[in-house]
Amino acid sequence: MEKRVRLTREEAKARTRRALLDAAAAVFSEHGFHGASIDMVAEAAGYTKGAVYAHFANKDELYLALLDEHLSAEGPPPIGLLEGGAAIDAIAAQIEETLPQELERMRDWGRLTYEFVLHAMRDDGVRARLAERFHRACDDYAGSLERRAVARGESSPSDLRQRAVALMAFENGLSLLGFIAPELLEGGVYSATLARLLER
Amino acid sequence: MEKRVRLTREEAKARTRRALLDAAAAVFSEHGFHGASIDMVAEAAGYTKGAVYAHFANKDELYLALLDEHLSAEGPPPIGLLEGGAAIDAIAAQIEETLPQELERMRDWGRLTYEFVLHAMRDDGVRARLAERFHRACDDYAGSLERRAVARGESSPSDLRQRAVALMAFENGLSLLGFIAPELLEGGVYSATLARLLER
DNA sequence: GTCTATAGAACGATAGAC
DNA sequence: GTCTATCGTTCTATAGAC
Repeated sequence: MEKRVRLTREEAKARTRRALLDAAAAVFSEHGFHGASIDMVAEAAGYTKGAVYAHFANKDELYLALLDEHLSAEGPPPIGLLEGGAAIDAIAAQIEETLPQELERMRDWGRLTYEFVLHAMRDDGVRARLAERFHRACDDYAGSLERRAVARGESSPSDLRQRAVALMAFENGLSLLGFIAPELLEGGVYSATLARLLER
Repeated sequence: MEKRVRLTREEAKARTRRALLDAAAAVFSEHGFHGASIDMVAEAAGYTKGAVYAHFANKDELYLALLDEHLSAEGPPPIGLLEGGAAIDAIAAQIEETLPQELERMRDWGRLTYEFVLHAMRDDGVRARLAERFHRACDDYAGSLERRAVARGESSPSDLRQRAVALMAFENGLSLLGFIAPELLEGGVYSATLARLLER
């Protein structure tokens, strides 16, 4: 028998939100952004539409909440590695080793990403909300690069933001290539390019 | 009165193909890949479905033919500039100047691209056909880099292909960022990163 | 009693079937 | 071209926490 403690309102609300986000992750990943309906998400979480709209303004914001979790939870692969100030070679080795699994794991998310980018290209309001996330991701990269410089006892490069954008662009593009023509990624492109982009 | 010369069969065929491709470009760009139908393309060109299928195996191949024209006609911006062996600074200046118009001009094509990538992610046959184009584009890049080295009287770098892939990935990613958050591209990211990627 | 999270009916838009 | 099903969103009623 489970110990059933009565939940306070806030606890219940948080629990519902979690359930909705988990359900949304599963349903979106299976049916895509366009193919998934709010009803399906609600039902998968054991609620109804009303619950979804009590927690998220609309379908777009539901996806964006998912994206936020994705960005803050894992971040793109190298971001954590950078901060420690490890040598580029060490980072490169680590990256090359985990790249295939990383790409595989990203397939579902990649589909969602492109669907939503497409959606955002047609609606300027959505585009702006997604742009906020890009800016935040860029800040995270810049922060990582800065902390890396500190950890290595170097002065942080003056073109931090430029490098952050370049890294973001490169990773986005590389994941696209990886989905379509993964052979192109063999031979250490990722690590070699990372080295060039980090070079002082 | 127009001088109406009788066309040979081959000329007529080529003219029809041209008309179909032009129509496809217009219709795809207006309705997207998914939203456009073969009927719409045929009608816009003044033919019927039969004409389309006489020239292209299916909708996918019709798009791929468009992509082929796109790749060989213009190629990505810097590819022509690279070959002359101009200094990076000169290339950079040229690129930065034309970047905004370039991005604007690419909006329609970008939408088509992402739609087709998405489509390719779901169908492995299509994915493979698209991958062929990626490989060819990569070869073009590598060729450009090689000719650049020759023009500059340098020995061509040993990691030509790596650099070619890196350039492709970077440009793909940058165009995605440009669609969603163009502000991120201000401040010379493109040229500065190009310089880093070309560096010996 | 008050407030709010959720259920579920209602509405307008849109796409697909026929 | 019409009809139907479906979906995103809005609105209202209600049950339960405070």
